[in-house]
Amino acid sequence: MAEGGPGPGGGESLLFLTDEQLRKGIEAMFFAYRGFTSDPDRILEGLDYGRAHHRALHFIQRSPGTTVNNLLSILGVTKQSLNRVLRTLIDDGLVESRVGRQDKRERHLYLTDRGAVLERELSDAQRARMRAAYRAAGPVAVQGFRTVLEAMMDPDLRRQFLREGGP
Amino acid sequence: MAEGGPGPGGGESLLFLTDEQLRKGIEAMFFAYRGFTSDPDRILEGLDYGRAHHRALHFIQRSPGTTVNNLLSILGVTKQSLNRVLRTLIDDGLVESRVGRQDKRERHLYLTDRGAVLERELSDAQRARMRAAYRAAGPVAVQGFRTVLEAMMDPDLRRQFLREGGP
DNA sequence: AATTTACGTCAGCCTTGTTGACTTTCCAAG
DNA sequence: CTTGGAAAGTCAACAAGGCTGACGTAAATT
Repeated sequence: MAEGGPGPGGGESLLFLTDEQLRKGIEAMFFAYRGFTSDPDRILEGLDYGRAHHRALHFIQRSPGTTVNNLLSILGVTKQSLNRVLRTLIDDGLVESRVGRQDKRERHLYLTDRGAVLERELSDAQRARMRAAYRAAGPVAVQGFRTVLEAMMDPDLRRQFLREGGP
Repeated sequence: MAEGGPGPGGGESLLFLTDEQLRKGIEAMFFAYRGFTSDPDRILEGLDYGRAHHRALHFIQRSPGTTVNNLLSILGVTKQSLNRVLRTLIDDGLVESRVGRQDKRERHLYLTDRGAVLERELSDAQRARMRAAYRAAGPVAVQGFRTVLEAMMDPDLRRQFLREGGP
């Protein structure tokens, strides 16, 4: 199966699955994730915020007006955990929480101007690294990168991930 | 999108670098890392150990006899943080710490039989997901995956990563 | 002999995750 | 209209796993 299209001859393609190859993949994932988070972390370090705040800002920016419950399932944390982060962002005037118009139980979340500024700064740093890596690796590698990452997600998340921004 | 082909004409290859493409890559990284850690986390959850213990076991398994300082620089944490983890593993008889023969200040770390058993269980779970993703994506994608991950690491780590288990 | 290195440890702090319990608000079904 | 339950918020307590700072010891290096 998955006899990967342009792949090499025949059985050789299975050599990718030695424990040693897999171990290197695992370690690459570990080290790369560190690089991936390091730039935003450095920026946050001065302020009173952490990685959790960055994540909240990111996903509110991505879909303005999202509800708390939405955010909860995307981030995969408890509402108490998210709430603590969200409260500081709201108190500090980076996020605005509007009561729902149809369903007034819901709170819709938006970035304020100041929130958008911080989010930009953080994501600019993260994108810069991503862009450099993409450029260095080339389009074909990027396609493979995305394909493997998607195959590594939990199925429910993958479905959601592929649905939005789809074809 | 997904300009796919091995070598698209000229300027098209830059279309990969839109903010939207980069954002999707960033989110893919976030979601995939969650999947990547979820299986070992689930196993650890019952025991008294966490992700930090898994990391220590992994790197001791990878290079038996490694010193504490070595481990420190690979994991990128403080010695106090590592020590807390290492102490429990040693006390519980999963890791053995031997005084260095040449340099008696150093401690060389080894997995005990029991330690090796747990490490196996954890890495089997993680490898299983990795293997499934690799199989689903195919050899070409795997190559690209590795290339982009390596380009995303901090330069020092990348050098070290590429040196060992090299060509 | 003095200094540096490697390691261990105590103490205290922070972030970010967890459970559990309780309240308020509000929609919707009976 | 009443009530059941979902969505949200809040309080409290706790744990993992980071961090800094300070101190001690043994061994190697200068």
